[in-house]
Amino acid sequence: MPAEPNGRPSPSPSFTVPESEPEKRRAILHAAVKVFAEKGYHGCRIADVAKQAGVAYGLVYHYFQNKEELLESVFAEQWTIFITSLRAISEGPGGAPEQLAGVCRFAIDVFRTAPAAVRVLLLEVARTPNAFRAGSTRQTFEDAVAIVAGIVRRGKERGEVRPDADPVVVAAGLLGALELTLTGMVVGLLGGTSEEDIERVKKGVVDLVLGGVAAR
Amino acid sequence: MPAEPNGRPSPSPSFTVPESEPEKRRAILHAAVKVFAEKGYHGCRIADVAKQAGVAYGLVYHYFQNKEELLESVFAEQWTIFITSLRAISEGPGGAPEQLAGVCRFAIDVFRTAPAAVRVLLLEVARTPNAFRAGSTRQTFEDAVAIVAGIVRRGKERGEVRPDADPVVVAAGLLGALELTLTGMVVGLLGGTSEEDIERVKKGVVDLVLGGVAAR
Amino acid sequence: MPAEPNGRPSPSPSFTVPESEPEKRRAILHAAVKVFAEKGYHGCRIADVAKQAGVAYGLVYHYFQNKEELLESVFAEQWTIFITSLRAISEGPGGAPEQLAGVCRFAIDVFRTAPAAVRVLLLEVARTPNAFRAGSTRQTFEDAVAIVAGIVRRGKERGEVRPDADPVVVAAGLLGALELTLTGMVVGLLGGTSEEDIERVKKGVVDLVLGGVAAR
Amino acid sequence: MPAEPNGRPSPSPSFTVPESEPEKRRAILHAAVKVFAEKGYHGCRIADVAKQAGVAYGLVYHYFQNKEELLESVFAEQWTIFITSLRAISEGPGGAPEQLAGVCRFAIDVFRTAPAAVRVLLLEVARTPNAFRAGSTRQTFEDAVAIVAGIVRRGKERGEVRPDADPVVVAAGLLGALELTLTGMVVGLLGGTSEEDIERVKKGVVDLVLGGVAAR
DNA sequence: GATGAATGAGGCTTCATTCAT
DNA sequence: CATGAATGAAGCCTCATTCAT
Repeated sequence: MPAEPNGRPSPSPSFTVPESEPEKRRAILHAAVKVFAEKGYHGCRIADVAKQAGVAYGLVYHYFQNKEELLESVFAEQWTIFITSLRAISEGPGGAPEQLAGVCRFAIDVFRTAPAAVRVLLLEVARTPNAFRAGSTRQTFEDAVAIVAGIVRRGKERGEVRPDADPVVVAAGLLGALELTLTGMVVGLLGGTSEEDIERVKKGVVDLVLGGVAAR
Repeated sequence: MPAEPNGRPSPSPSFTVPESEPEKRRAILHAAVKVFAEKGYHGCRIADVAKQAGVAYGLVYHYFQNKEELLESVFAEQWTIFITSLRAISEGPGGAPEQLAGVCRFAIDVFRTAPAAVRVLLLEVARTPNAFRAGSTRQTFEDAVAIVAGIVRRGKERGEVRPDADPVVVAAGLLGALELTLTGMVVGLLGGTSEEDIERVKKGVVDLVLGGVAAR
Repeated sequence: MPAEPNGRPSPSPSFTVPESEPEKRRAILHAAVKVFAEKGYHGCRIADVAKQAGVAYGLVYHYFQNKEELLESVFAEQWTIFITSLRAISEGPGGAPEQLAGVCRFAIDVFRTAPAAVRVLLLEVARTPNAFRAGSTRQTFEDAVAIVAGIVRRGKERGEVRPDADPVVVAAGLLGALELTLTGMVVGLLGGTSEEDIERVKKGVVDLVLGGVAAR
Repeated sequence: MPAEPNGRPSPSPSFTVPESEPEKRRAILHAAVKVFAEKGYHGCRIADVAKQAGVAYGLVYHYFQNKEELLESVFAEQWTIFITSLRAISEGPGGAPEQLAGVCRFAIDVFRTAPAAVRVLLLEVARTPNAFRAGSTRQTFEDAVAIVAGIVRRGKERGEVRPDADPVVVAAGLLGALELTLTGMVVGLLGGTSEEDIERVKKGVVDLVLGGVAAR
């Protein structure tokens, strides 16, 4: 978990965030997620973030070196949460089928809870051309693939997964299927975002990944 | 192949030159594919495209209204080729399993042939935030999903596909799996781009989509 | 003389500047001299220069990489003129005393003709902290010293100059004396800028350098 | 005149600590000298000064109205020392030749001792464009010229100096020669800063000012 | 058709200064 | 006295777009 060691002194009021970090820094980060999700990296202006966060323009630069670092932070944080949960699933109970289904369910549930955050991850991460695939972004993307691949590998060892499946390819495929499916929902291609629709999509993806499309 | 790709009102007065498209216009389009692929839409400047095409600055604006239209044209062209082929597959011989496998093979083969073009589609299409998903881009994306969904639907009718599969979800999932897999290759996550690697990935995706991961 | 090889095509109308250079580029350079002289490097904004030159903001960046390059160009040009004249004097007729006197007269005359340009050289060149003393600025400054030092050296060889005089020190001293004297005039410390005042100062500097202050 | 350098209204209530000046105020002043010397007035940020002084950001503003006042204070202090010494020389023993030589020696010795401080004076004082030549800076500069001019004037009365020498012009010339010579040393144009080099330069300047370059 | 000079709004970033603690 | 978070005006630079030739 983050717990950045910048020794920022807890300003006291809230204790919602343990390793307390300046309230306004958090506000900026939150605002960035939202604005970013709405307008994308290039469409989002620092001014928008500041306004959304209710802070002065310059304060953004007090906490972040520049626009890129701000957005890297957003990514890092979002992915960190996602990765942490993936890891929890992979280390939790159940066989590969259950865990993979869990991954799908989790991803889609997150989307239901915080669509903006998901949108950020989906629309920008790992697709941004070379320049941005720099630091943490790339790393965390690989982490996600690695974790899922791990689930598959162990499934093979236990005979739960087809022996000829390539773990990494399956992992990438699974995440890709999830992603485009979610994108489809974001975009409105797969129906709305009603409970029912979401449930239907969730089932569809899980079935696809586990059982494939072929009739038995 | 695209009999008459995008309905440009042939600006030339006579019919003497049938498929007449100014040589330089084509050069610009080609250049745009390359530059977009390398730097992304926002990262590339009109000047870059012009230079790459070996053409004067202003000429780009002679042939295209503005940057966005240029982008749209690039997409339209690329997608047109892709969509046309998808359609050919879907209208061709074979049942759903064969056709879906064909889609996967085709997509990956295209990538082997013209990685730059694929990269453009992958990195920009359908991920560009709302504002840009304007015209044809969105449309062609939906077309692709629709065609694949059609394959699935007909497969269900013939009993080749599990009756509870949701065609659209499956289609989105398939394309997503393809996409992230390709991205993984672009990025170097799934090994290099040797014949062997590509073959392995191709098989992996086809198996995943058709049979799922679960051991029978 | 400059004659930059950017192959700029002579725009035709005037033929005042042989190795013709875009009229507006020149306008910008002129404007920069003026604004620069008035406000100094840091006080001068690109917007001021553009306005003064009667061109659009962006055009400045069409001709110059950035602010620093613009001002380097101003320096280079001014110094080039100055250096060229110094060299002419040093290669011209007369002994060291006459030539040194010539240098003083020339410098002060230039000031009378183009005080703004002189002000630029005086107030900024060679005094600007490390960062700026970069490229040409530093070089041309050294050139000036070298040329004057050359005059002194040859004077020694011909016995016109005290045999124990250190050419470089004398050169630096001479230019320094000139400079602060001119600064004094710029600033108003040495009286106004009437013909008479200038004549008086000119004589004073020449006498100081040639004969020193000591009564014979 | 500067009996009490810069009229700071001693903020401390009692007289118990005579020349009481807060330790940190002094630290800031010292730091400012160094930072100004390194980066120049415009190139240095208040933050730099604070950091160099090992003091909190805002404290600078506790002791000085603003950046300009800080600069003025630095100058005032440095010049005060310089002016005081000049005055001591001018009021001390010896004729004009000895005193002028003394001025040169003193200036160069100071440089040897505290090059940073000298650099500040050289690179900023009296060259800052009109806007800044405001308060004390300008004044002290004029003071220096006046004192040296005084030495020359009295020399003329005693017949030690050529009767046609203009005191103010000579003074400006002398200081200018000194200045550019020192700059040359700072910049590395006149050799290094070894004892020997300094000695050579010192002699060169004294000879130039007293005897001129012409062979007798 | 073709060229590239010219335009100018928009956005990022810096940094002096203020203020609450 | 000290601290450093907060503010926001100011300026540099980019780059899509226009236009005269």
